[in-house]
Amino acid sequence: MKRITIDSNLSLAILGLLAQEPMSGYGLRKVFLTTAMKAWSDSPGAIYPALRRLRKDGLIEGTVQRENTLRPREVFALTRRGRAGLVASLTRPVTREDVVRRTDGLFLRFSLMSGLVGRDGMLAFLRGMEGQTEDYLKVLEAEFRRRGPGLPFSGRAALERGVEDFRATVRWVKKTRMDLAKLRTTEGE
Amino acid sequence: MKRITIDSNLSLAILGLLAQEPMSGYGLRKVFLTTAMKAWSDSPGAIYPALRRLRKDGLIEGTVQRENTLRPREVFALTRRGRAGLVASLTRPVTREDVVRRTDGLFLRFSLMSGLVGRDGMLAFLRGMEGQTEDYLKVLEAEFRRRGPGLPFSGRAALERGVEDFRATVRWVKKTRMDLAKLRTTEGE
DNA sequence: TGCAGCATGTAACCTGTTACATGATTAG
DNA sequence: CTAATCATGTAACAGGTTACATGCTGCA
Repeated sequence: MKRITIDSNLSLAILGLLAQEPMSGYGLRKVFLTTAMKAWSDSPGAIYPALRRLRKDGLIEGTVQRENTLRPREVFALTRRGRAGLVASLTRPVTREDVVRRTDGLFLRFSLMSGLVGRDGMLAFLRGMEGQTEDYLKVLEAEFRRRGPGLPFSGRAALERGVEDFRATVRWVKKTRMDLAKLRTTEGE
Repeated sequence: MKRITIDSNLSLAILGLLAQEPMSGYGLRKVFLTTAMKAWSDSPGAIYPALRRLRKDGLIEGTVQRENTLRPREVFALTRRGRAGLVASLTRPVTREDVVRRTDGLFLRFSLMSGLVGRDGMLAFLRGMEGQTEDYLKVLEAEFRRRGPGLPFSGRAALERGVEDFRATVRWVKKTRMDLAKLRTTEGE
């Protein structure tokens, strides 16, 4: 059986939500629409195809509610394989690319960890995230020192915000690691 | 002539860079690869098709350097239409959707403004951004107060970071507006 | 002469967007 | 009964990723 990794943030978010509670496609849409996960697509043209893909890969299975009607209602839940794939995707080592181009993917991954990944796994993830972010921050800061003074106003201001954003991420990671270390081992798992 | 608006961040970034200085496709790749614009794609499979689209729409034109060879080198520059379209795309009103789903697009837009958009245009943009961000921040904060306490550790921590991020954006906008107001009118235009 | 880096591109594929379509259920 | 909302979907399209292919140029 080949290794499973979930490619897109949307699929990851769907799997993560279904891990917490089985839901229909419409239920997922409502979550994306009404909660803080608004950053992800609530469009049926994204969700239903994604669900079909996940089912095809054996990561989820649906039980049809209202059989024999023309408009069945289908509730999806993770399979064992789906849970394993989700956990594997969440705990994958944090790369430079993750930090530079998929920052929100990183926060999404962490947000889904409780209940699926133990405290050690979360700490390892945060350590990786901290290291990669600090490395990249150094690069950005060096660039800001070198090229910043020559940049026009708006470019410099935007770059400054970018640098500050990575600094804030580092602060968040450090704080979250501390909070997590203080937690009783079982809590949040 | 129909109104031009640039759809994707990559196209916007390309137009913005070409507005500063004509460049070849490879030149653009190098910028994406070696500067703070690493968040955008440096892959030829994205850049060259985008350049062809922009040329097809009459927004840029290329002058071939090494004619008669099998491997010509082409330097692209904005057309008048391209500059107009770029300015229109940069100064488009800031929407809620921009804030929630296209935050980096907003910073990209602002970063490209100097030299193309006057101080009043920049201030209008920042005012719009501030209003929309504050509105959404209120929504997020309310959600955090309501649902935060019940969330598992990692979900709560990630949501907290999200809220803090929008707060930081508001602070940045306020500061940048002040800095901009202090600037001599001509500077940074 | 050969290799590294400059420079341009294509093809297959995947995912998401927009817009449309349609049936089922429930509150007034 | 009817309108709103629940609920599921499709089709056309746009855009990006990955992997591959190829020629040119300067230098050791």
